Amino acid sequence: MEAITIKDIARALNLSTSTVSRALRDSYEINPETKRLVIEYAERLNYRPNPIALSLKENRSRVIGVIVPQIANNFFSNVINGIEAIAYSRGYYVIIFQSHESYERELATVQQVVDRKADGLLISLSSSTSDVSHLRLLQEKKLPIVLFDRVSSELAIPSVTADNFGGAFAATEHLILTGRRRIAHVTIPPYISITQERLAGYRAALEKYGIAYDEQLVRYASFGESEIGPIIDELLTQSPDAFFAASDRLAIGCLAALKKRNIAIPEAVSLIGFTNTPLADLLAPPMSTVEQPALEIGQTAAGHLIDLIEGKSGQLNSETVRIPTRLILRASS
Amino acid sequence: MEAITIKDIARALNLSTSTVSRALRDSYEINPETKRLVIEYAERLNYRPNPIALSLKENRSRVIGVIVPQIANNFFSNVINGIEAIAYSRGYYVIIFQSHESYERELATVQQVVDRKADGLLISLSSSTSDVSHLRLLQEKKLPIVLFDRVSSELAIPSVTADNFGGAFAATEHLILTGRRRIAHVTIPPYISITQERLAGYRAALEKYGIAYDEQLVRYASFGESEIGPIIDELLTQSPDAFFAASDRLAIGCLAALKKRNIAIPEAVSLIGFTNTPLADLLAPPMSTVEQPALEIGQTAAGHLIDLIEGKSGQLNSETVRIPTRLILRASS
DNA sequence: TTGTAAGCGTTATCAG
DNA sequence: CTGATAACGCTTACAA
Repeated sequence: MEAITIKDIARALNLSTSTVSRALRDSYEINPETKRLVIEYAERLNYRPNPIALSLKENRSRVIGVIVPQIANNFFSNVINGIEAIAYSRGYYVIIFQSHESYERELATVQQVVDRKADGLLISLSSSTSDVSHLRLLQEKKLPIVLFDRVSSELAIPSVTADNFGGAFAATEHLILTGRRRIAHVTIPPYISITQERLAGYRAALEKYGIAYDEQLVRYASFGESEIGPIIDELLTQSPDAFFAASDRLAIGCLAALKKRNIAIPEAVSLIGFTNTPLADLLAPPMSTVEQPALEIGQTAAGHLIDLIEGKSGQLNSETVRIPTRLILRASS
Repeated sequence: MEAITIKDIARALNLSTSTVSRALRDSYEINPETKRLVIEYAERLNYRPNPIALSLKENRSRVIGVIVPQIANNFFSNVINGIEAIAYSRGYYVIIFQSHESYERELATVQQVVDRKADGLLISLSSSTSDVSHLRLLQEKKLPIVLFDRVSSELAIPSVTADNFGGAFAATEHLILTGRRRIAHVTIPPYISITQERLAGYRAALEKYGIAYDEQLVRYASFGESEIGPIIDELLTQSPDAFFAASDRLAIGCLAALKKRNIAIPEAVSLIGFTNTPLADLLAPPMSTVEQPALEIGQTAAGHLIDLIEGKSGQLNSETVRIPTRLILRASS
């Protein structure tokens, strides 16, 4: 793995390193002949500048740190996909970290991002993060940050999320318009922004149609839980006539639980649609979905972050960008 | 983001940088009192060594490059999960790249890994990669490499895969034992190792039970294709009594296509089980699965790579480790 | 026990 | 047009 350096070229061509450096960067003050010589030689030996040396010199790493609660999650892996697309096209590398929904690990992980001298940070908060002072600290240190998906209103940091309110509103309205009145809502932990936004959308739709909000119809499931059967059981005592699940995982768990209990399934709507459309079609008879624009969230967030890093940020300061969701209706059978 | 350096500490304490450096690394030749002073001061100011400077000095980056065909894929994101777990616990960072199933992008991406001075490479080949000389070249340059999942027999490089042969054999045998004789096999592109291994397992099971191998019952679907309906139609002309799909995506597409055509679904077996067990249960009536140990593949591959990097590699040289798969039967309804 | 100096690969400043 | 030299942060002979 012995790489060739500017020094090697200089020695071979009997030039100084500075001349070689200039020639390679196509400086105007270099003799065209010398330039040609250097460039040819460099190409022949497949010279590649050492990015680590550059980082040290320029005090920047061209690396973006990304922290997600979990990688092995359809939504987040698609977001990462979007982030990478933009990052690589603009000359940045991406280092991915997971907080595993733990506040402590989020802290440690943020520290790693700082230690590694990332030029910027993209983060989606863990579900157990309520104190956000670690991010405020970074902000004060002028590290460019963009929040995505799980954001925080306590932070004046630019954010990118799906239009959770709108998606939840559309989903709930759809259920109401098809005649349901007792719509159960199975959702994710309460202390994260998206849960609140979805709940608000759900409530707003109920209100619009004069349906009273019933606390008994709402249940929160932690991310850890694998079995949501008990939660469905609780909800069933409230005789709901439809389910609105806040995630794929919950929608699937919900359908599975109902099926296991041989209960005729009302219509279920899942927020956060499947990227995997054939799968959603397969489960369709009782289920419509709200598609979440994971890719676009990633692209937008990465774009903003790089703008911030490069000082090209218009005045997008702590604004929250909301990417529209799409309701995909599937006929009931 | 002005970080504190050894220089700052030296200046503040009226010491030389080397003394500070030694004190921080707890060198024996430093006065305990000085040591205490330095360490205390460093902690108070939250000093963190600059990893970039270290990399430059030590000519290593403590970074592992990982190249997968796609991130947004249940299998690969779980593998990455396993890789990260091991890498972080052993002090390495992970940079993830995607080849997007393209040979050209794989080349470019491998180059990036080299340029970034990764200490090692974990790679799963793109489906369009047949020429593997780019990896042979790296190998000659002594870059530690471990292949996983999509490996190559042309390369004497340590590899980690699932027991694809065994999984396919078990799946096929299960179908045979429940009375099927014309088992269709929908699979992924032919030029990758896993396809061949699975096909071999399928054929071996047929042979064991004296069932003739029928080429007409095997179809290859590219990763790009979203609609596998036509392929299922072709297979249906062969009146199969079971399906053995080589991936989740194909299994789901297969079930969906059959359902759309209102065809009574025989039993289907999907290789590469769902990480998402409730989903598999939901789709169960006609489907059993072969679970692929994604996490373990990642952990094992990362472990081997780091052993190689640190020179602790026993004599695992170009061996292929096969992680067992697990057949999960689900009752037909 | 501590300090000086060189070096990792690169670029920028300042002289020639 | 080209060459020394210093600097980025850190470690490590080698001196003192």
